[in-house]
Amino acid sequence: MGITKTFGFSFKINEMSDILKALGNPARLKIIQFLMDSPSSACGDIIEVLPLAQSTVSKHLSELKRVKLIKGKNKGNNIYYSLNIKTWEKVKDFVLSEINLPKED
Amino acid sequence: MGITKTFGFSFKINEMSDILKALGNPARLKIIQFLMDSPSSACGDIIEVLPLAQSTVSKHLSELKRVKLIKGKNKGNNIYYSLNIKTWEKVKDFVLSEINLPKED
DNA sequence: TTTACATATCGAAATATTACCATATTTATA
DNA sequence: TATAAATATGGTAATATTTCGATATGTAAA
Repeated sequence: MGITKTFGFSFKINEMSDILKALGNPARLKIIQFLMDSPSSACGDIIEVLPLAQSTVSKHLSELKRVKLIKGKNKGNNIYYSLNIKTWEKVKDFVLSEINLPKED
Repeated sequence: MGITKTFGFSFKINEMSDILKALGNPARLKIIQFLMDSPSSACGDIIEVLPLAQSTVSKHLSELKRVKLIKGKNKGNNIYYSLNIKTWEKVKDFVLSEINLPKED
């Protein structure tokens, strides 16, 4: 079908998997990594470091914005993107909260 | 196209995004969460907690196995799945390593 | 207000993903 | 070996994703 079932899962699971899905793409993950190193980068600078067409990058930025992993701010002729700390913290908390790691066998 | 470009991205980015993509699905994320709480669970028990057909769950388990987030061990008539700590640590390290968080503006 | 530049959106093609049912395979036990 | 139970695989339909080129939109400066 191609459609992901969300019924029957908790809000938290659905929300977090949506964010992780956004991170689960080389281009989008590289954008995130780039913004970690170069906070508040112009859209054009992001496009430059990716091996993709401008329109493709734009869509990836939209997707990251949709899940609130990044936010854009207009400044002159450009849009400067930066991470949305809150959402990144949410990811970090989720990954860290799962501490009941089973013993290796 | 539907095809994700991997050429032009580092191995680490491609590897990590592959893992995160696997996590980016409610069913698969719930499986991971379930295995955190109930380490080493029989496949049947996992199927029980998901609102999906057995064959669908089986495919999700395969995907998680493919990216080495889980591993299965035959025991009698069942297969017991557990987390692959190494891979989970890799995810944790990745998320935590990105510490150069930009200031909120 | 035109021009130039930066970014977003549209439209379309190729491929990927998710889901299900039906069936196959595997493994242990009778 | 036959049976039953557990899990995996094949086939297929519906939908989603990724990508690109072309074009639209927005924004600042001339």
